[in-house]
Amino acid sequence: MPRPAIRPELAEARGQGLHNIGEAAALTGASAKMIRHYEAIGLLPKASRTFAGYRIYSEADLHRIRFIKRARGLGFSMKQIEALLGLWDDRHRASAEVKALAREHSAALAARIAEMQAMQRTLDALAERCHGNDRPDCPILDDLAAEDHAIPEQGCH
Amino acid sequence: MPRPAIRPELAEARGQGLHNIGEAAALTGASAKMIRHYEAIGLLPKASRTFAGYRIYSEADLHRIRFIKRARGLGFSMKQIEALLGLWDDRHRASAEVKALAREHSAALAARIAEMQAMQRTLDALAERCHGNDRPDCPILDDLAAEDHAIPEQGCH
DNA sequence: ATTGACCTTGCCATCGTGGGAAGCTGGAAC
DNA sequence: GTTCCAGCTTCCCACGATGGCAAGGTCAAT
Repeated sequence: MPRPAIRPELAEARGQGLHNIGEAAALTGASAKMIRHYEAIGLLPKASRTFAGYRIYSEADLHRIRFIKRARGLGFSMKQIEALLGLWDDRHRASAEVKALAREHSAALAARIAEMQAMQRTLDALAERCHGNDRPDCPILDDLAAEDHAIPEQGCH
Repeated sequence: MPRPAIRPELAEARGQGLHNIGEAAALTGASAKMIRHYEAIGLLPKASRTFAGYRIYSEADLHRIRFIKRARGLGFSMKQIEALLGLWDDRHRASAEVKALAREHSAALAARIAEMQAMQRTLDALAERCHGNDRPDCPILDDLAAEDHAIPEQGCH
């Protein structure tokens, strides 16, 4: 009695151009751990399994994983990627929705960048004023410890 | 027989210019939760307690909390702040050590900023090319889904 | 048959912060 | 005095994205 074809052996699957999770990881650049995680949180559909329980991935699955990986590379959060994938899956999407997501994320990046630049400026201004020798006097610590905290003059020429 | 002065009542402590955790939070801008956390991980010494177990803070304690808060504001990690506090406490520190910490952190900020700027540039370049209308065609999704992933031309005139 | 590489699930850790529960204390109003 | 609420205590859980480890099953090559 032939085994139902729904859960093939691994070798069989491989012969059909399908991949186990290790191959999928190697082919997409995502870790196996992350691929399982994406499935767990619903970014990927539940993977098919071999008879023995190994996950098997089609080219379409790899495609989706790469999509996620690239979106992560652009700094999108999982939640945002979920939305992007939803739009990707939706043939009738309006590109305006995608663009709005992208703009929103870009603005968030800009805000965070500005914060970090402000930190860096302050830090560099303080470091500039610190002798950096073996004596204990240090404007950096002085500033962190200042009672009246006015942000230090940055020589605003 | 007078109660040992080590664990006074709250009212008594307040009369001496000491503060309970709520006041300390209000006076430093840190949350009560965080103040307890800083103590738990050793950035703050174990706070004195009233007879009933309430934490009480001196001006020196508030000073230390503000130091931590400002260092956080500059993006230092807890570990780095631990080091900064160690140097602050050390009368014989060399300012070079502080400066090195600051420079190191500044460099880390710069690296992260550069990453995020690259993301933002890519994102903006893609958004630029997206019509953002109610039609489904969208260069942003096309890029995320591209099989051959060359980063899109950014009109490098 | 054994071995070693790979797969499975599940739990814990990161880092800094917030939320909440359950129980006690302080001070003010009645 | 009693009651009430705000504030304090401790302890546990959550976030987001990722890694690590452990115990056990599977595959393929020797």
